[in-house]
Amino acid sequence: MTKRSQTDRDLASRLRLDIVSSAFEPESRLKFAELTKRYEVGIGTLREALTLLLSEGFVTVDAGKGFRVAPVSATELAEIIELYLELETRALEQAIKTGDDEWESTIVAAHHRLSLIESLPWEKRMERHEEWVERHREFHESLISACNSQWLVRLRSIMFNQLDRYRFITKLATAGRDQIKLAEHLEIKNAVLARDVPKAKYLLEAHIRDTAQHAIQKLTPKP
Amino acid sequence: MTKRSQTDRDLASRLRLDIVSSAFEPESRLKFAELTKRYEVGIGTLREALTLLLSEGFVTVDAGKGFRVAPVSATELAEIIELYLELETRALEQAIKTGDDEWESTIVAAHHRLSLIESLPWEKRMERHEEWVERHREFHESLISACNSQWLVRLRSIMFNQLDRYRFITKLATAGRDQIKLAEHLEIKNAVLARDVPKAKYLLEAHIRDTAQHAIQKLTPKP
DNA sequence: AATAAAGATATTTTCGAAAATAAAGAGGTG
DNA sequence: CACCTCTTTATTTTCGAAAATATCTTTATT
Repeated sequence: MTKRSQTDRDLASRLRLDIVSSAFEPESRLKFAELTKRYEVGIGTLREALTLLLSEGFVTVDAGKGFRVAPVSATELAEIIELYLELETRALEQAIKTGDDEWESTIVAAHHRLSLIESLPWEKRMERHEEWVERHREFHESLISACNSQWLVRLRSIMFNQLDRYRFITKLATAGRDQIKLAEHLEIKNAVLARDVPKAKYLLEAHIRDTAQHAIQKLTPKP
Repeated sequence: MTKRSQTDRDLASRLRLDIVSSAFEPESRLKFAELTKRYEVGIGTLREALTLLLSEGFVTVDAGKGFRVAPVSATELAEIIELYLELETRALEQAIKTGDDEWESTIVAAHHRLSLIESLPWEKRMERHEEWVERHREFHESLISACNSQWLVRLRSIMFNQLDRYRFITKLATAGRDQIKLAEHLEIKNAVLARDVPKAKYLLEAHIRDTAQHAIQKLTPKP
């Protein structure tokens, strides 16, 4: 609920980022000997960060056999999508009902920052992909920032982070689709600011399902 | 996802139990000096367990100032209830649709074990309250055990555990209500076995809201 | 050659000492 | 007496050595 120790938070974040961006292969072992060198921290600190990632579903652990990177699969993605959609649309509905002027401005600002990157030509856009990830997260967070249920925000956040892994998989497949994404984000922003709950929900759902569809295709073994 | 280290799991469970049962006051500090004595484990081990409880929302942490027991409040309970209901009914619906014979027998068995305790006279029932908590959990888990979404089960589980804290608050207020609970659990079991999704959902929702209502009254400051 | 036992190696897990940080107390100054 | 500064105490956080556990290798046995 409150803030986590600084170094630890950073370590967990760095680890999470490395897992999301496939620096470690799914299901590969995470040995302390290697990790302590890579991140220049002690075993205990690492263990703590891994415990956090365990609860977020990024790693698994077998007693006595250590930690592994959690696997990815099309079926798991399907689970994540369904839950994420439910949580995100719920949070969005609440936010639309209770959001004030400041909430609106946060959305406008976050959307602007996101669209600046999404308008770039593909190469430039790819160069700044990490930044895009961050701004994309901020945009979606801004939409629901007026949601008054801390727990809803929290659970949604877990699923959003999980989706990051699958978004990374489709990273390269989005070449021609940037303009579509740009348009979708704009439409969602407008529907939310117009306080049109059904429309906002509908657009958001389509937006998310579309992205997911590409990841599922990549993950499903071809004949 | 996979199994956590044995000693750690136990430590986290013991700590969780002590928080749920108010052995530690909400918002009170959890000092390592005391905890190492109480649980007879090293600091690192404790830290790991607390990190797990942090992610489950049972403790909070301020960088440099250590861990505290998470607070309880009527508004938080309201959040938890709404989310738990959504997740539990979703999981239940899936389970009813995909559950097989074995799933049914697990439910029958779990319900039987639960009803044996709930049929006891109040004093006997209270003596075995910890056992009741366990059997109650097992019953509810059996209902959704055929749900095929691991993530749904997982998130539901987090919220169920959170509710444990609030169930404890109403523990003493349930004096005359044991027979009602017994009847409710029976009705839910029957609806589920009859594969009547709407009825099962309805009964489950009423059952949960009822329990929650008592906790909310206890938590709302009186004039 | 397959299996088992024993030994050697690799890895995780636990622990408490040392470093870093925050909180409390003591002493001085306007 | 309030307010700042320094010192002391209390507490958290980090770290790596030691214990426990798992894995691999070798050797012996049928």
